[in-house]
Amino acid sequence: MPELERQRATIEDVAERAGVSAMTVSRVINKTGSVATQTADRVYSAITELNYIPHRGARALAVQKTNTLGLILPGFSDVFFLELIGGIEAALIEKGYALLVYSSTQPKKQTVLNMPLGEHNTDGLIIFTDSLDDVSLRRLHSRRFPMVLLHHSPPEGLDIPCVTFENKKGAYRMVEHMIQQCGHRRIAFLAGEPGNEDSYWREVGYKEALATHNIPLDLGLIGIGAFDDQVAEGVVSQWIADGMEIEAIFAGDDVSARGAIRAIQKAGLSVPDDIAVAGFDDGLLSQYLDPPLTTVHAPIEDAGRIAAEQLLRLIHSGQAESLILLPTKLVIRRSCGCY
Amino acid sequence: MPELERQRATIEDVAERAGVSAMTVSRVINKTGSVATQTADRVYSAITELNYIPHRGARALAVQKTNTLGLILPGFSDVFFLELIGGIEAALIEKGYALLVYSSTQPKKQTVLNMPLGEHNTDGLIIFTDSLDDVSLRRLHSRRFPMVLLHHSPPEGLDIPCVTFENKKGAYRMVEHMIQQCGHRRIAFLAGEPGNEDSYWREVGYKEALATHNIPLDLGLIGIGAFDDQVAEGVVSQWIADGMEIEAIFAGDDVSARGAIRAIQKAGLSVPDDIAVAGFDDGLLSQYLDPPLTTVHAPIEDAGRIAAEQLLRLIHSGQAESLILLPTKLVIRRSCGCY
DNA sequence: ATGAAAGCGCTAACAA
DNA sequence: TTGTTAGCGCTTTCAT
Repeated sequence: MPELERQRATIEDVAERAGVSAMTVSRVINKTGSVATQTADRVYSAITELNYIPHRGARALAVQKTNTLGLILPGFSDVFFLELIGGIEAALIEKGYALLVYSSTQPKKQTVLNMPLGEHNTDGLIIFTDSLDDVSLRRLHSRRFPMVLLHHSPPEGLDIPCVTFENKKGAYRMVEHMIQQCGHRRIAFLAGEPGNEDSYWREVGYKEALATHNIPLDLGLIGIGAFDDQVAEGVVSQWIADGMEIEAIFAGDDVSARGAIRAIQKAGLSVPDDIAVAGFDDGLLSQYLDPPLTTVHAPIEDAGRIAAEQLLRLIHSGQAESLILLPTKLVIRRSCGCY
Repeated sequence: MPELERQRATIEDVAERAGVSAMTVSRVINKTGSVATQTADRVYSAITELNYIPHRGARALAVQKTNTLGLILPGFSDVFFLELIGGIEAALIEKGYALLVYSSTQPKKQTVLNMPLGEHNTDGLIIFTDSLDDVSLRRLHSRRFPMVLLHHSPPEGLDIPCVTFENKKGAYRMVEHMIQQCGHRRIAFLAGEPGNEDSYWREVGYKEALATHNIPLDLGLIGIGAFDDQVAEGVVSQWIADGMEIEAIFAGDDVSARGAIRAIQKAGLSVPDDIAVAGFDDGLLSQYLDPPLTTVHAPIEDAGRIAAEQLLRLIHSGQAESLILLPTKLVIRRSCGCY
């Protein structure tokens, strides 16, 4: 490894070159305190000549403020995140904050010890589902580090604000729609992975809707699609191969709905004529599917925006709503069979 | 604004509590140098009791190394980036690096002065297209800060490594396909915004293919779709309204191809029977379009992976290829009319 | 309008 | 095995 001669200019170098003190340079850069125009000009020249770039980390260390927020994601896999990030940025930019995104594909839960996002480059964090483990959450919280949770309630006893969807209600209404409008009764459910809170509440909504309409719960009709199209396709293919009697499938999310559709079509059956399908989220792709997907619209962009706003409030006033539930609404397209 | 009593434990606090020096704590945390097991235990206890989290910024300042790389994007708008990021992460994770992503939707070109990604939290940067202005690029380069450019050649005289697609060749072959296999001659081109390098070379490929096959170039057939579906839809709608004679449209990217398809269909015409369409990129959505889109497959995930590998090489050995061109290939689906 | 000294939280190099 | 000193690059007092 070659000896990297570090020769990057520091504030001292600039100061020397301009014949002033570091303090003056700092004042010029940050436009704080008054500096003679002449002096300022000399400083500016020195800066360009030396290609000086202020070291934001050192600044942050001194000021304890970064004007940037962080977002932690469990992988960038989904289109979902695009909208989420869009919402967050919309809220931040107007307040003069920047957003740094970190995703950890590797170990599902990231620990605070090897996370490149923290106090040094961030004034607060938005944390999606379970992308950070509870111990880390506790540590951060005990240091009063501002955080907002997205789609995940805080560990026991910690009052970390949380923003999520009205999952139960959305699922309930969708299943009710499938029963009342589309006339289905044998409706299967494709859950996410165990522990996924969104999935949990959607399943509760599903069960309650069945109960309300006097349809006995058949546990054989609940499979784990893991919010993944491959997995969902496998499960549904198996159901079909087993000759299970199914009129419709309510997928816990759009991605698994896509897998379900593919499985049905590969089996030579039709959606929705043979088996109807509905999803949850209303992601970007859903309207392009064939047939277009009936789904529960989740305002993911709003979720991002609101989480960001809450985090900002928390940073500035120390206060935020401890739980915000965002309303969902049904989007009826062709896959559910009543169109 | 409330007085935020900062009471977060520092390495000194931990040291005091454990009855050792800060240095010992540092050794325990980083597993560098030897520490008696007993002492280490006391340190660990102190750490948990105080909810101590090392300040990575301070560490970076001291060590001049972060083990994380940065990616700068011009907005998270496109599905495109999902694959790109996937490729980058794949390459980084196995080397023990993390990725931090920053996107600036606001001012199209970001300046180094207000960029939350830099020497303090990053060992090197991958910069997509023109998301960072030339002046910043020069400054960074003069400080020997490791960078790799994606889809953008460096400013005059700077030898910053660059990774991009074989745009010209891909476009050439697609247009040739449309001429030879699909039998089209009046082929329009939907360019990106002026200055977009990908678009530039794709246009060159388009023109060369026409020339090779003795089709006179009609500048009226070249419109600016801006790699945006709305814009592209507008342009194509106008063409149709004007009664322009068009057999096929080669869109500079998939997004504008989608816009073109919509415009054609809204005009009551058929793709590909009345007007054929082809795109470039082969993004995730392309296969779901109706009709499925014929397009030039660009290995975006590879681009990410290779850019990351180059950056790592640059960081460790100071060397990297100055230009890498990634091969593309045609994906023939139904929108071009020869299926 | 400008500068000096001290400190933000951490670690490298050198003792002991 | 452990501690001391100095310094990473910047900004905050407090002087002048």
